[in-house]
Amino acid sequence: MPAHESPEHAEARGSLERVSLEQVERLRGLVPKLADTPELTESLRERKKLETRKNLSWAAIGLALQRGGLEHVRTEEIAEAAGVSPRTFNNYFRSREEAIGAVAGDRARRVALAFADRPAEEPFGEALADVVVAEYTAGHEPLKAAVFQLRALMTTDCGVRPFMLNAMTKLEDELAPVIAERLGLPGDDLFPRVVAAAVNGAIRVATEYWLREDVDAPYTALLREAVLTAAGLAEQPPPLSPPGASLPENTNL
Amino acid sequence: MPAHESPEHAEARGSLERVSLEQVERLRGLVPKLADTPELTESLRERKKLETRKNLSWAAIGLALQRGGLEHVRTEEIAEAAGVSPRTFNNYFRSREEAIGAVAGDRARRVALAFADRPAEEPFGEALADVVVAEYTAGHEPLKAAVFQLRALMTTDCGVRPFMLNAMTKLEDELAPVIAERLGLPGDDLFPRVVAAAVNGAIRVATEYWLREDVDAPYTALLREAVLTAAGLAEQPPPLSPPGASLPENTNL
DNA sequence: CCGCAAATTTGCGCGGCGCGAAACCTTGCG
DNA sequence: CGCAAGGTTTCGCGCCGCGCAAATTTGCGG
Repeated sequence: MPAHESPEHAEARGSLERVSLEQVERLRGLVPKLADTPELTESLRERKKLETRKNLSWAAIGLALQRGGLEHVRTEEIAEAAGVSPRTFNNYFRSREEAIGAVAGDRARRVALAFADRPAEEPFGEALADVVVAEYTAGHEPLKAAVFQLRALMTTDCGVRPFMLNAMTKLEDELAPVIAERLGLPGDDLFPRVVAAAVNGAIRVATEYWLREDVDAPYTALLREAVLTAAGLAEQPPPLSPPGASLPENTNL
Repeated sequence: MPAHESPEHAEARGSLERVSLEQVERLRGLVPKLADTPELTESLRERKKLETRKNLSWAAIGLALQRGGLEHVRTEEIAEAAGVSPRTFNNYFRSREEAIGAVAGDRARRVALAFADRPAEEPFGEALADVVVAEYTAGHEPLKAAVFQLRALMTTDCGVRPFMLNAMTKLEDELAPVIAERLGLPGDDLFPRVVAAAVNGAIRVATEYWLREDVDAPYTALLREAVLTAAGLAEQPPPLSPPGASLPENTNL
């Protein structure tokens, strides 16, 4: 037996139950159509690009769930399932794992947009928790098993997890400015980013908690509680403001 | 032609400034010797394994900093620099990126241990901030440039970042139980994990903020402020206890 | 001090991935 | 209609991740 990794990594490969393709299709159907995000639906070109991008991501997800692990899926198969050439896959993503992470990034962005639309009078935590719960538990009842497997794939599979975490930080980039405005702070302040990061972490931790074998609490309740807690940060004022400077808005990663 | 020349090609990608090998060595010298963590120093075998593991990690870091990016380093070179065969590298790590992430995981663990040693009378946030600042800014003054480049490599490089984020979550696994005990909560509660995740995010966000071109605030101050803010969560009690309360003593992840 | 069993390293080889380069096709616009 | 810009595909190469089995090192009695 080779030296290999720490104790938990060996276990972390908790094999996924298989999920039918039809369930995956229905899951995918829950994500809002591109028409719902009108901003970048300009040219036909852009739309087709987003379309194949999403096709690739969901092809990867579907195959991974079917076969009980992304490591049993080759990029060639993902490309074929998405109806493009193998080379094209790598025009969009550097790896299979990144392709799966991308859908998490999209979800994060929707959360930020939805939160921005909430009326300012609403309590901060309540509004945020509502938005998060709505996004993360969409179609939860009819497809609970599939949602469970999908979350497990994204946050437990030790190959996917790093890219999942990476994609999730997009939530912070999107959410921090919204929080800053809502709190009347400068957009480049550190404080809103700390709050956004806490919320991001809360979502993840609640999900990991839900996935544990020895716990059975409803996902909705866990998410709500965790997000409410993290959002509590926004109530207390920042300890001090750092000497910051002008902000030329963010670069992507 | 195996041409891996391109000196300014790396620069064009917004990559890292070069750092001398000697600086890397001094940086490495700052991490506590394994004797300081007496728990797993049992057999000679274990010690040698940890030794080569660290050798591999730091070889990867050194080469990446020298060449302005991990993408210009081959695994074979890392192995050679660490004095093992190429095959052995993959006995320890699945990828170069994971090798670099490992040192962050170790650091996270040291933080949790140090925090556990703080007297319970100390204010929660102060104690935690002290520990974090001490760990993350060790040798900061004489080696500021090198520390900066190292942090940039780990949190900005889009190849390394996912694995960095993944390794950093180890802080939560280690810190959550300590927090739980300090707050007198059950070890498997969700609340301490939310707090730990917030702290983890705070450290990361402060570091990213420090790395920005348009900001110059001292790293120490940014870290302290962010951690203090996140630690504020521990002051307010959890909104409610999750319904899935009764749990067997489970461990990590 | 020795030898044996277990643990670790190493050499070898294979399948697949990531990506550069250039040709090919499609879209947008005058 | 035609051309420029941009996306897709084909091809090919270098390297990576890892299974396997032989070689080597370590730990432990005898």
